[in-house]
Amino acid sequence: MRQSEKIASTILLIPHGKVASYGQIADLAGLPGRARLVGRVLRQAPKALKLPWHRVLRSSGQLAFERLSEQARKQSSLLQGEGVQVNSHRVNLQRFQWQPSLDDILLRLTH
DNA sequence: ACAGTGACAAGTC
DNA sequence: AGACTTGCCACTG
Repeated sequence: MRQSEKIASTILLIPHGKVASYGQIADLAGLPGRARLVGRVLRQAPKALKLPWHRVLRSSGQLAFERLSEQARKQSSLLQGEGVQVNSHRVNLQRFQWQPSLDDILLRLTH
């Protein structure tokens, strides 16, 4: 399995109403330290994969896109649409960060 | 071959 | 809080 596939399948596990950081996704995909690769995969991923790209944020909780950008507005809108509050370009990770369950981890090991 | 560029992150000051 | 540095490495010209 290629790196990009590991990353994509991990992103697909982020639950509705929760968010994850780039570094967190890289770690869960078994690629620690490769946060930038996550960003690249999201940029290049075919739309058909339907990745929940809006649920991936920076480790600070900030959106990765520039403030006021079209994409940032879209991302905020999608997040708020599923109950994730976005205050001035940022999400409170204490409340909304995905905490993978043991089942989520085991699922990855057996696939 | 090589240098610049990222949807990043952690450390330092 | 913010700016800057270093590590990361696939991709591009």
